[in-house]
Amino acid sequence: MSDKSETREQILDAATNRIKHYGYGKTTMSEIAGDCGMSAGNIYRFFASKLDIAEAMARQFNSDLYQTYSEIARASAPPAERLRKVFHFNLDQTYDAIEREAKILEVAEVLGEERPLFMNEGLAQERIYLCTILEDGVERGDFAPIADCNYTAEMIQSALMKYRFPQLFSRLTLPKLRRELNGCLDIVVAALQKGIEKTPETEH
Amino acid sequence: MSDKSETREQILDAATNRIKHYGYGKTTMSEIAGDCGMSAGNIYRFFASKLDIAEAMARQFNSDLYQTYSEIARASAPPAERLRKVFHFNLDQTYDAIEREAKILEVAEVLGEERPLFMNEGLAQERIYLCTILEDGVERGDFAPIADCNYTAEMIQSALMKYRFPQLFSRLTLPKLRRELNGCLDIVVAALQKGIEKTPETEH
DNA sequence: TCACTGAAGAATTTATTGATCATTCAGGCG
DNA sequence: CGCCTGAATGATCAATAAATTCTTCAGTGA
Repeated sequence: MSDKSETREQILDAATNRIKHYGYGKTTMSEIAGDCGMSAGNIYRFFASKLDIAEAMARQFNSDLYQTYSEIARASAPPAERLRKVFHFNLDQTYDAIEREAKILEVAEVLGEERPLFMNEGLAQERIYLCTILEDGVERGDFAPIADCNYTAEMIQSALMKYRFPQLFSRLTLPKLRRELNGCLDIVVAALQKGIEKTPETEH
Repeated sequence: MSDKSETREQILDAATNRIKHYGYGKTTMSEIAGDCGMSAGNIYRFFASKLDIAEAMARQFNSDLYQTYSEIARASAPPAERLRKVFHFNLDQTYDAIEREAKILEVAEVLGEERPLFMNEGLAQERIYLCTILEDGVERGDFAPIADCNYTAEMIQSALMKYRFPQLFSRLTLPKLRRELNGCLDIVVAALQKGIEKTPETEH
């Protein structure tokens, strides 16, 4: 049992090393298997497909992010500041990772294409932390009352989508991205302080 | 002179018809020329390249949008409502155009790739109308004072970028896109009413 | 001279073929 | 019986050649 999950991790490690260096497309299952001293076929007892290895890689990357999100969400700093921190941390972390290992972008592209639901999963997870911050902000009186925190968090995520996989949506430099993200966050924070009135669907 | 611009228009029309139906890649210069009863070489007296024809197509599409923007900007409805209208109109119009003629998406892709500055041009133009609305909103007292309207307009555009070429950035249906855009606009409007405090660049 | 053609060249696309790869599974080994 | 291998298979990819296509420009006819 522990043996099985140990092997799984070994495969994941070997795959991560190769994929970071050579990219997803240029890494073959038998290379990964070779690194682990096993046959390619055997990998399939631990991962259903090559895509699932990529997904596991991303999951690992995300879980590091979530750990920090959780710390930020629980901190005592003003909620507005924590909100900013979450998104700036995401931007910096993602941008750096892709800058350092350009091949990671390929993993993001492949997953976005082939596993569109996986992205949603991550967004839902992030919203949990955002809700904590929002609720705390309302409680402290920093933010106006919020009818549906999860909905509001979703809209904030929508507005800041562009800064999630920066190199995927634009070709801006990190300073320019930071400037824009900052400006968008100014808008979000102002709105939260004032209170957001939901408008019914507008006419056609 | 009028002769020259007439021929130019004829070429543009022929190209538009073919490209809408067959796509940019599958439309050849000599087909366009054939439709106009001229040789392929002659097109180059009117357009510097095939890409410039695509750009002219997009410019025509945009100028229709701008006309409506201008009308909306000058209308007497509440500024918040006009702001919403601009972005909803853009979303509906772009989504419909691509839905009707799927090949238009290819033109957007090619131009985004090969003529990245062209997109900026359109955004700058749109900002002029946005500024009009913002300034009017401030004057009427609907919006709090704005230090730099053009900057604020740019940040609003950034936050709503996802809804500009909907099918390019996501695969959401029009109702879902509208719902999100509406939610993001709620945030933007609330922020404008309250007043947006610019935050200096945050630490690393 | 001026507007245009059509051939020519460079670049890109398409077609085709061979090789590689992801994935499955019958069978061997402990 | 359960873990693993390695051959088999269909799908995808790479490489090459052939064909198109964009673009230029010398030359033609008015």
